[in-house]
Amino acid sequence: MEITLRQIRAFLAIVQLRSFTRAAAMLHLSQPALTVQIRNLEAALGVRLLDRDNRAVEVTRVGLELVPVLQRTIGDLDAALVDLREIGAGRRGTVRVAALPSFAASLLPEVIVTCRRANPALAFVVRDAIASQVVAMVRSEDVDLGITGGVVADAELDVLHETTDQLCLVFQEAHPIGRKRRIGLRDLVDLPLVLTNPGTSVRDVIDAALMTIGRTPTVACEVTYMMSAVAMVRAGLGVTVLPRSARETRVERGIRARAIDDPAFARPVVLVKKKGRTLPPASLAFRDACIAAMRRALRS
Amino acid sequence: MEITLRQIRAFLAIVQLRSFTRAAAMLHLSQPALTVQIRNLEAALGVRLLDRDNRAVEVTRVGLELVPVLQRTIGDLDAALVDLREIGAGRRGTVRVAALPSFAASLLPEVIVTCRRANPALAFVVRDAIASQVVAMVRSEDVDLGITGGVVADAELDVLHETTDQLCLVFQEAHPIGRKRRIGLRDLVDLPLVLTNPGTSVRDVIDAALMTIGRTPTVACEVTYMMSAVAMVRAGLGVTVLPRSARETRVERGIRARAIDDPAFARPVVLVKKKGRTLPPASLAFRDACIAAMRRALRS
DNA sequence: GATCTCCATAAAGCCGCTCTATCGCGGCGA
DNA sequence: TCGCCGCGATAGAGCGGCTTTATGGAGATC
Repeated sequence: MEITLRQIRAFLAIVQLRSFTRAAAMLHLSQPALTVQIRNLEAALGVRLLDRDNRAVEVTRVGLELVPVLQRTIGDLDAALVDLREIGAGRRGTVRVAALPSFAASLLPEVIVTCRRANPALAFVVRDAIASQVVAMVRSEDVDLGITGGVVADAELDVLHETTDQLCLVFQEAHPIGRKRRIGLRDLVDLPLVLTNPGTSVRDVIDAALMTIGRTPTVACEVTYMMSAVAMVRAGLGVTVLPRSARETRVERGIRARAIDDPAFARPVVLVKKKGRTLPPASLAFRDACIAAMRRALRS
Repeated sequence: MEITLRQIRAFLAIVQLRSFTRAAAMLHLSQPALTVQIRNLEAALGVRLLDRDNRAVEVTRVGLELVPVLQRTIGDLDAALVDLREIGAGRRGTVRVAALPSFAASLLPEVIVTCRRANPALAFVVRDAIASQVVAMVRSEDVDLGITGGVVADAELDVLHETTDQLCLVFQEAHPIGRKRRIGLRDLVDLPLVLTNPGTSVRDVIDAALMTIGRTPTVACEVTYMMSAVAMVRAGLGVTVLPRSARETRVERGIRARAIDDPAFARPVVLVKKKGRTLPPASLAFRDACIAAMRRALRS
């Protein structure tokens, strides 16, 4: 016969209450059930644990040695399982997400605040990186979720949500282009551009868009961070193109941002996870909040 | 649904082997049984623990957190239960015994040596004390077994074995009484006696025996320890009466011991335990060895 | 494209647990 | 001293769940 948790719990209850009858009541069992449980436990262990007669229950010396061990063990186990249920309910746990810097600085903060308001015990790990690294981190399971741009055609990834991020031309307030009614692809030709490095998702979109009309961008300056690009623009070095979601298009003084009215200037944005992996419960709520925020921020 | 040890063991086996099929083989179960076990465990916890598809099993991030906790807990539990089985088999544990000093110095050493030869991991606690204290320690369960003299008529004690210890007259080699063919009760009258204190079992026997012929002992000296009594005898202070089992009657030079040929000079010896209490397994073997030794040493 | 592997599912059978009913025994009150 | 009460043990019936066999389906391999 194998030992079961039920038997152990029964034993501990009887030791605590010094009575089969009372322990049975506490465990919502009949008294004969407990008798059988203890009999089976003793048989399985080959040791008498309780000396019982018609009026009293006493713990054997051997049983007494076992009690603290069992109490500690069962206590640890129960504590771990309670913790786990918390995690399972999404009330605790860590959300790991990789995102392009533009999203890490715009979309994510509000989503995280929303989630933490609902479940203050949640922890978040945000890895901001360029598109290829975001995909790599999702694939290697360093993170559970990834928010990245471009078209993801990876058999190892699931696309949970897909939307587009309109690109904006960012220029000095005084720049003549601000007077045009609409800004199109051809307006960018020959305009000195401050661009992010090749390989970033925005740069890829721009290069591809200009390629469709047989042109290449006129690069005034290449920078790594959008923040730097904006500073260049403000200094009068040229204009730049940034995603509408980017925080930099909103908070900077002396510059303006206008959507580029061309379907090619919409950057795909996807929320991805690794195919075949279950999201931790905490990440489920985060995912939903992300999708909601993406709808709100990028479609409006 | 309640969590069971079987489910936990199944989970750990699958995690270890990364395969339901192989884990099933290891646990001597069919593979569907494991599938159901894991399904029930996950349902009970409300968390997905294993990501499994048609070719691979991966532990969920949540499951991975649980693994070390479960391993430690189950390991502790199993270790405790293995220990307990050792104790149950009488291979480990502590034997607690109270005994009159005469037995603690004569009978017990050989019994303990015998037991330890069979099970070297056994530990022994010997409390040597006078009869009333031996009984008290058994009643209060300070010890599991007691070896004492006199008649025990205590409803709270079980007599496991009963025998008698012949009393001997101990005298100087040159003492005239050594020339008698047999030594009887009346030979003790008027003989200066070195006696142990009133209340000890041997003294009680002597007093009671002389009382039957209306006499009281002629006390040359009262001592506490038998060893002292023997020393007094050797110094020529008188003769003394010691149980035949006592070590002192054998090892001392210059003195002799002769049985007293009178039924009153047989001290009852009993092996007792507390009624209603189960002896620890280790004590069972000890009890049997004691009984065997008592037969050998006292009846022969 | 056939086969093999591996996990999931379905249905049946069996084992064990629990429950109700009852007994036995010791304590306690009248 | 007798009878009641309390408590644990036992017996037998019923039910639930676990396990097993058989089978399905999807992906990998050759």
